[in-house]
Amino acid sequence: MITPPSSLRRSERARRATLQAALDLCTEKGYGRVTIEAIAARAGVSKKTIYRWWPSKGAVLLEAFTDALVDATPFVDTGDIAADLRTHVAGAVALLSVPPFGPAYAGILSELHHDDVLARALKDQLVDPRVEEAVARLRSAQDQGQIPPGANLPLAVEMLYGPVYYRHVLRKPVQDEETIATLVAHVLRALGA
Amino acid sequence: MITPPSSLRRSERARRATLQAALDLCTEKGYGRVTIEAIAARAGVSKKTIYRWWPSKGAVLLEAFTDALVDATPFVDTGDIAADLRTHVAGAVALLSVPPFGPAYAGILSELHHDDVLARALKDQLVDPRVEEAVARLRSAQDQGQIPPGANLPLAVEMLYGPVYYRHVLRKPVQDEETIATLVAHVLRALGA
Amino acid sequence: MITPPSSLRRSERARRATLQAALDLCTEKGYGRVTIEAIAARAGVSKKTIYRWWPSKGAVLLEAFTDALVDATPFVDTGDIAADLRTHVAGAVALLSVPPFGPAYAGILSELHHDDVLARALKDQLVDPRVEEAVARLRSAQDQGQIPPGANLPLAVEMLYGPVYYRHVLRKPVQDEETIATLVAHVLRALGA
Amino acid sequence: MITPPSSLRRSERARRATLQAALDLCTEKGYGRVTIEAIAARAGVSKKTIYRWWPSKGAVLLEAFTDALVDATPFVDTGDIAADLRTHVAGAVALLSVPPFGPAYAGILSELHHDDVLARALKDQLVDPRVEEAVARLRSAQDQGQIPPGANLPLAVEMLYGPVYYRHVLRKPVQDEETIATLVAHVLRALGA
DNA sequence: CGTTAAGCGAGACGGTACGTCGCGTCTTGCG
DNA sequence: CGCAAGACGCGACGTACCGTCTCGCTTAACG
Repeated sequence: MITPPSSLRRSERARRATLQAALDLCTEKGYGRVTIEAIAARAGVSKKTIYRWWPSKGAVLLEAFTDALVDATPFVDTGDIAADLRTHVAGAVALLSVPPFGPAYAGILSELHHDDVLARALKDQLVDPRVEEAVARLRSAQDQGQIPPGANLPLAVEMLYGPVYYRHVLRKPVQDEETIATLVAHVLRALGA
Repeated sequence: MITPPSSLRRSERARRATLQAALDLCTEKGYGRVTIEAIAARAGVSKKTIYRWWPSKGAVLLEAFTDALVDATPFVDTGDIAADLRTHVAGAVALLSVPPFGPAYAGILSELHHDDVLARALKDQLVDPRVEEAVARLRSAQDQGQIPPGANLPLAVEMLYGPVYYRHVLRKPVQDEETIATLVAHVLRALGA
Repeated sequence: MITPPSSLRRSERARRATLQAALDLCTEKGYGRVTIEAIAARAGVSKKTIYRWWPSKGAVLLEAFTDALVDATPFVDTGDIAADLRTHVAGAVALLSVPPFGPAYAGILSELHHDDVLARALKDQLVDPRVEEAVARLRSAQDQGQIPPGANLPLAVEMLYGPVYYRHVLRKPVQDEETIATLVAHVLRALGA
Repeated sequence: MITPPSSLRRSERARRATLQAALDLCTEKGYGRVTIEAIAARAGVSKKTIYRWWPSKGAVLLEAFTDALVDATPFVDTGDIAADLRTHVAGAVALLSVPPFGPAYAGILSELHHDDVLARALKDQLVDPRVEEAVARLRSAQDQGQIPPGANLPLAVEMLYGPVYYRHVLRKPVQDEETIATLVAHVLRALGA
């Protein structure tokens, strides 16, 4: 992902094996103990091949995480903005609750401050698109009169995701359904809904 | 900090030099490139001495960070809950905006998922006390009728801090004063104030 | 050389480019830093093509060296055995004194102990024929009465070439004309001439 | 050897284990298949430790070889120069005939052309001192009238050692006692003895 | 008021992983 | 089908830090 040099005759087998091995090792030993060396050995792939296609282990796991996330938390519009936000946040929370995705994502976040390439990739491939989707869903609710016209929608998204990130990085127990419902209700109320 | 063995004949010089060297290196190279080896060399201290008093580089930087944070963001009660929350969040945001504290804290957070000792220390020494203080301040406002009786105060704290952590770990530009004001207003409105 | 598989549709361009690139690299970086990879890149030839026609980089350079050596040190018979030996040894010494041939030959020698194929090729294509020629020339002198009948001619050849190899392998400065003359005189005297 | 940085608190155990492991591996797999990696593993020593004290595997084996050679081929003076030379050359030849010393020395020689440090070390520690000794023994014979006054003694040494090196690098079978005797006789006759 | 045990600097040590290089094999597509 | 291009599995390279371990030396506490 990030910056595939040519992709012309890349081995799909090697790619799949690498991503799977990375996730498996993340489950077994935790992100911090995953090494490129071990991924290569587990996947039956050479280190050179990994370095050819990914700049770091963070990039490998970001790709694996993204692949898994794509269809795990779709954005739907049932017409009920509160219900849809609950569904969406619950989906993200659920994904972060299970290995290897919770640890993997925490690990990726942990690299951001000393890996500009990874930070850029995360922003472009994961964060920005999803924020965009969330804002779009809120705007749709706004059009339907469920949210006042002048509401600060991006801030609302941060108020929704913020506590999720806060608890995830601080390793606090993940929110239950009821807390999520309360959170969504609070945010909507904060918007003046 | 964390677990000083005896402290009886501990060299204060070595302690100070270590913490300072750690912060300096964090400024110069970023948390990820700080190593115990480099801290020792910079501080003119032996690695053995560092390992005697701290279990990891994260612990060193947590102590340095805590020392610096203690008097940087006091909790005051002027009677105006909105103003007080703005002041408090602005203080935290300001601290996270400048090296070495922003990078240092991000680095510490990045270790939590594979360093239980550090996670515990952070929770006990930094996070819980400060959440406690914030909740206390909100309760005081509640007593004065500025916030409805049944409000979920801990969730409010998460809604305040959440976006700060969210932006910090994702390396988004830190909030300006106006955004902070809006955030505080939204949270208070969410509480029904 | 060594073992060309079929030669039916072999590209002469690729062969020449490979040998020339190998010699050039040998001059520029020294034998030890020549790699098949670099030869291929320099020659604009694929690695596969090199491996198709030569078993190792030593074999490539042996072929290049042999090609160059063929007409560089002819064996003549002027009737004066001392003069002819001087001419011959001086020719070999001169060739070993200049890049890329000196380094190339030293490099080839360095592979012999772990490359049986190359050792065999060197013996069959280079060493044995030349020793044969040298012995023949000595025998001719013997027939003319310049050397006693019972003399150990093969040992004489070794006493001639031995010091040349000795100095070449140990990287001692190559013999000058006078030393060569003395050497030849000593060897002839040793034979009882 | 070569250039020990400080030697202050060097582990003798690590040094011995390294040299022994290097020799053992040389016997088992041949010089070309000995790697620093394998020496370290075999010796129970870290690669760092090897690199701390030796610049290359050639240097390791040179030290091991030198240690072994020191007392294996002493230079004696029985008064009979021919006998002493025979003894001495036979000693060297014998040492080169058995693993790991033959292969080890061939391997060391093979590195000389692309390893200036090693070449220097070999010259200073091994070759020059031994040539010195040989010349000294010849000079002693000269003093006793066994060799004419004007004889070129250093050339004589090369004529003695030359064929040994010649056969060793070309992997020809090592000389037997009779050939050595003939060689010595020839060289002495060449000197005018 | 020594003595003595600690904390200390220095840095060697056995390890693990790094990211790179070159090997020799292979696959693909062009001429 | 030979060839260029170059991805691949493999394995060694030499380096960086890890956390542990002596070493002597200072230095403060207590006998």
